[in-house]
Amino acid sequence: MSSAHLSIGDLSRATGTKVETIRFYEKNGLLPEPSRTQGNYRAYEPAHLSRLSFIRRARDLGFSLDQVRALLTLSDDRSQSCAAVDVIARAHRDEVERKIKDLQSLKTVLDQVIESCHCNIVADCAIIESLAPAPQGS
Amino acid sequence: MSSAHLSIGDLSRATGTKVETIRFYEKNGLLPEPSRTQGNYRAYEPAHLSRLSFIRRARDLGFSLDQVRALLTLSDDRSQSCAAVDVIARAHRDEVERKIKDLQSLKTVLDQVIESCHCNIVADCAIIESLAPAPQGS
DNA sequence: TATACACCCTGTAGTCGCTATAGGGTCAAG
DNA sequence: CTTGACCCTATAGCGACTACAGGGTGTATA
Repeated sequence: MSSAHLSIGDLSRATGTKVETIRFYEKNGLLPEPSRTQGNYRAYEPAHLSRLSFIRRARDLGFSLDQVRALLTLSDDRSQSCAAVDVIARAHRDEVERKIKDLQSLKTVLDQVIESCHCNIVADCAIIESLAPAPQGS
Repeated sequence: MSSAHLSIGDLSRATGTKVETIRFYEKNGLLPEPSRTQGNYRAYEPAHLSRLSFIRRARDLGFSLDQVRALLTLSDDRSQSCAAVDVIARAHRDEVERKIKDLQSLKTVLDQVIESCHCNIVADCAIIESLAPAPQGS
């Protein structure tokens, strides 16, 4: 009987997670429902804190909630092969890599567009012009 | 002359925008309401097509709908100073730049995490371990 | 004892930018 | 006269929260 229970506010402060977000994780099956006090307050065990920290760390690394759920399930079954973990991590890294490339080519275009503007009024603005389609008015 | 009306499907095909998205833009004030046919079909002018193209191009460049709205308003008042356009474009570019940097440092961490895994079972998995930080007292 | 205040509860709706349905109406061709 | 493509409105869903509204609980102080 460990009696050092934590309130939702304690978890919030300990992990930098908003209280509403913690309840959201519970409702969405990432964090198991804790026991309750007489006044119906959530009373967490240290294990909950560990799990929430895990979730936050994975979220910080950009894993989706679905991916976090999968990682949690895998980490719960510690005898399982590590390969599935690797697959999730690599898929996520590839996704991040793709996003970086996309944003880099986007930035190149934005740089060009911004660079091209030497005008004073919107009528001559190269930025606006680059957004407007060539007037193929027939 | 300009009485060749376009259906919503025409606009959709011409710009690669889903029909629902076009209606969404109308409901959200980006695309003005067109006139209607006797059968209550939307009947667009070429000006609508230009405006939708503008929206799509700006969206492709990652501008938010709020930013697109602002750009459209500016481009409508062609005597205005170009400075406001520049501000929006630069703000967006800065945002993109920031996202690239964030993702790059994220990828560095992911690379390290993935690299560190040489194990077979989850119990020893460095990826999982790196997500579950040592429980900090406080 | 009262009461002020921080904290907690549930439930619902809002954010962004669409996308996907449900349940119909319109219109031209065969 | 029916098929089928197209169109209409209205509503709900996505992800990952965030922000209320409208209450209850717990404790320190006047």
